[in-house]
Amino acid sequence: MRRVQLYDTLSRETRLLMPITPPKVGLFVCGLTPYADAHVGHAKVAVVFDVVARALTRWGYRVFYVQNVTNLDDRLIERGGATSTDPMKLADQHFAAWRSAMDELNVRTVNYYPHATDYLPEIIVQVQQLVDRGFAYAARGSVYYDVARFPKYGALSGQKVEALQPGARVAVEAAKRSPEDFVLWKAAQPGEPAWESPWGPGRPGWHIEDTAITVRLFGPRYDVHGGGMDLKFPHHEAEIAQAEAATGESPLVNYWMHVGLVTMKGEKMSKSLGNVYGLDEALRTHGAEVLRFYYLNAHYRNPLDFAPGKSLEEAGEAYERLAAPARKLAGALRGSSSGAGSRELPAELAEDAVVAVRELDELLADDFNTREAIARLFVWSKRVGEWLPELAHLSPSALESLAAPYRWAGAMLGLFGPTGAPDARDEALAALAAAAIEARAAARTRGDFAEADRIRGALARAGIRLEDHGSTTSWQLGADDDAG
RNA sequence: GCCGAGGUGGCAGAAUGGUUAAUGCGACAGACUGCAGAUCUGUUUCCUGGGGGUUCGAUUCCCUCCCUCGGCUCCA
Repeated sequence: MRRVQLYDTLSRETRLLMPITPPKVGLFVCGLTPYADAHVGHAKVAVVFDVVARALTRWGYRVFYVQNVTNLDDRLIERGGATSTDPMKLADQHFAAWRSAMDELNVRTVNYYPHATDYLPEIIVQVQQLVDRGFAYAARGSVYYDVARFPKYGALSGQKVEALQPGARVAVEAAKRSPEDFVLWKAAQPGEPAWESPWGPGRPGWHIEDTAITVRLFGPRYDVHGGGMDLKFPHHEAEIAQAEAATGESPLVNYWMHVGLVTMKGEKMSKSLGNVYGLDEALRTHGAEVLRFYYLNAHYRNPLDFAPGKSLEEAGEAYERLAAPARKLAGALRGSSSGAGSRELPAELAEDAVVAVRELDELLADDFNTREAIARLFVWSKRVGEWLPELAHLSPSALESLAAPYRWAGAMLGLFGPTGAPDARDEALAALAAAAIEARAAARTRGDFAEADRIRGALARAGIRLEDHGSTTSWQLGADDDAG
């Protein structure tokens, strides 16, 4: 297992990752409340932790990655009421859309998406534990957490309870003893989905599902908890208070990872502000890889300002500088089995490929510095660029060396498309392309440029784009697709 | 008010107590090319919010001020 440094919000320092039971790593990330279409802010968190899970797995850890789904809350009830839809059905619909967006984004590391309403027994047990231990009180059919009983409340976010401004944004509920108390169990209003409980019919409060789920799946303590910066307070604070009080064990989480928010013109992207850019639209107009690249081209902890019509366009230009050589190498490797060149790289360059991959690993293991890793990939691409004209003459092992950093990025960052082995169709295509390139070269040699351009045009219409490099010609698929 | 995160070139966005502050985008010039594209080379001089302090040396550490954003019980 590689040594990994992680920044932990609670201790405010970067520390070596020491799993509770190596090589296992329990990773819990706060997921969506799927009451509306997801936007590009939500997907950043998903991509960041996808990279975390990919990297840890590749470094020898056994990651159990859980992302919860809050499929019942006030907003869902409100939305459902407005559209005469069952709130949980509404959640299911949006969650299905989220899953398909995740597939498209190449986010496949989440092992389990528990839904809040599937954990009602665990939730009720945990609320009861908190009542029994004196950390919670029932009032008017609801149950509230008594924050005064938990002195550590505020440690994660640095808040002092007495300095909070009650009701700064959300009205204080009358049944609370103190404004900072938060609801564990909400008494049902007429017509709302409700479950029987020792306190009467009701439903879970916002924070309780996470700790009910993690105690069940991971036990009283686990390794890494992630989420957006905006969840630090009160949500994660409440999780600590709930779990540590209910189980009597501490700390709930060893490493808190908080992702910088996506903003627009400096302001947080959120549905309530109305300044959202839809995930669907981003995927449709720029594709999943460009979006992934955009997120990873900055440090995950920093805010990322999104400018519609600009950010993804620029990211697309930059990404192409990496993707193009990666694609050409992949194409050359596909073709190489049917007729390989024999030229080798200078020993120094081949060695540098090994060094580059090692350094990429080191950068990523330093609190997931994807931006710095991408900078190294650009540097590598510059060196690869010098060899592009020679691609057709290079040996398979030389091609593998040049491709190694891109393969690394494929595995770790989820970029550059599939990296599977070539199949029979790839080889047939490569042979056809080679024949066409040969015919065109002959036409060019005898000065018949009309014929040369006819061949190039015909291939382009079939989605095969040719590029001349001095005396050689390379080809690639779908590079100038007109979808965008 | 309190807590937290930020402020780096035309733009995006890293890093570090120490030679020219990464990388990319954009712009400009050149090389290569039948054309196109791609690629390469060079340029883009004065870029670390203001002011103090510590230090031989600060963008980095400390103090202070300013600005922006997030949170203060809906939030990725």
